Amino acid sequence: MEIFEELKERGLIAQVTDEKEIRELINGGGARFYIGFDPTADSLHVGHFMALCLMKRLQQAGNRPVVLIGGGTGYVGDPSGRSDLRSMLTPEIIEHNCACFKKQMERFIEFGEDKAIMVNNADWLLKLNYVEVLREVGTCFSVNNMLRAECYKQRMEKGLSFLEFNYMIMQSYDFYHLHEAYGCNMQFGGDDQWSNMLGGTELIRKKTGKDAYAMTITLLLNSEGKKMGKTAKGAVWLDENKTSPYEFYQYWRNVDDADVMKCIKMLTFIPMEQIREMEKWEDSRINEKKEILAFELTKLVHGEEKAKTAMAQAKAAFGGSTDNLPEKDVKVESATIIPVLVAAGICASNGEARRLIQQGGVSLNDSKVTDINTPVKSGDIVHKGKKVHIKINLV
RNA sequence: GGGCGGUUUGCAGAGUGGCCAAAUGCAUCAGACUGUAAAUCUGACGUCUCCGACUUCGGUGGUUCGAAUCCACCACCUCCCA
Repeated sequence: MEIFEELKERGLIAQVTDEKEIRELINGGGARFYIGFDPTADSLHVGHFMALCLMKRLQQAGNRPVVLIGGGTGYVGDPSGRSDLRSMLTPEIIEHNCACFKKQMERFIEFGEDKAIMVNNADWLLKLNYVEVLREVGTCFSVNNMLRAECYKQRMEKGLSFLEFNYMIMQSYDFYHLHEAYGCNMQFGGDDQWSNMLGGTELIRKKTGKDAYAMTITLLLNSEGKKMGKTAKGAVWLDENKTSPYEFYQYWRNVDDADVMKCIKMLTFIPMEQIREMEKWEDSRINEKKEILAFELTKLVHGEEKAKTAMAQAKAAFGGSTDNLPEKDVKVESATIIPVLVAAGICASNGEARRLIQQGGVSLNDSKVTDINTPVKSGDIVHKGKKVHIKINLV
């Protein structure tokens, strides 16, 4: 099966500038493509993960990827799809985030001669001269068109600063620069990047008369139309210090029934034949699908060892066993249930812990806690609701 | 540059001198029912030494017995006129 057709069947393709050309290009391995990543945080998240997987798939099909780290665009901030101004990042934070990205990416993509390369747009954007850019690039953009762009729509109501308005131009300039410097002929990105990417293809056409292409990846939305990869606490991170392999596993183990197949198709590398087979499975096997999804993804992100551990911990926690449970070192003054719950990060405050107990939401070693002064020993298992099960180690 | 309006507990959004820890919706958490799903119902949802006390309503001061509410100044934001 050709790569373009596979991407299509997996539902990964959202928009393309020229389907016929793009198909030929990537199926034939002739694409030199880039994807940009802005260093807005110190870890990658699920959205980045999809982009990296796409890179991997295309690389396997013989295309050559360029990873662009937005060390320069990070100074500006992309307003696409946002209703408010991003907080401005300091140069130190941007640099730190770039370094973190780089480290994480090296685990997914092979870099080296004839393989993928990594560039940082700070290298060319930061030294640009304002007037020169205006004359060279500014003439190629129509403000009328830019204002109509989908990505600014939300911001037209609440206000858009000139700083952010320029983001599109910077991203377009990146594409142009990579086209000239590395022969980059294609850009991929999240679907919210569409207008920015078109800006780049337009700029290249106007400056060089050549065609370049753009394709966006479908945003991973759940059945309610919300972005996936977000929890109440924030994003699901790829960094295990920010989202543990167990939490990562649990996130995918708990997706809605309606979203399982979509996630399997879009996020895993399970061959399509096998996926088509899974689609025929009866409803009763829905939990089996979720286990596969969770395991496969955890394996991709954290490695097979940790994925196995996470799965074992999950099986233990929900199978009633006391072996293999996630453990937590806890340091408390008095070893009773309330301070332990707080110190273990299960509850945010003493009051919350107290209420939870009063409502019957906490168990200790399989018996419901009714007394708020119940003592806790090292090795005790604390249960909050039916999903949180942790073995406590007092230190 | 001038004028209006705004800034409330995770978000949205009420409240315009005491009855306000602050309506309501969403999100979240727990209980019941389940399949570690969804839907539904119930409860909780600032902090604490929790029948009570304490700290909050952009910031700083002030008026008052008493302020989220009134006044002054500062910061940020929308809109309107230039």
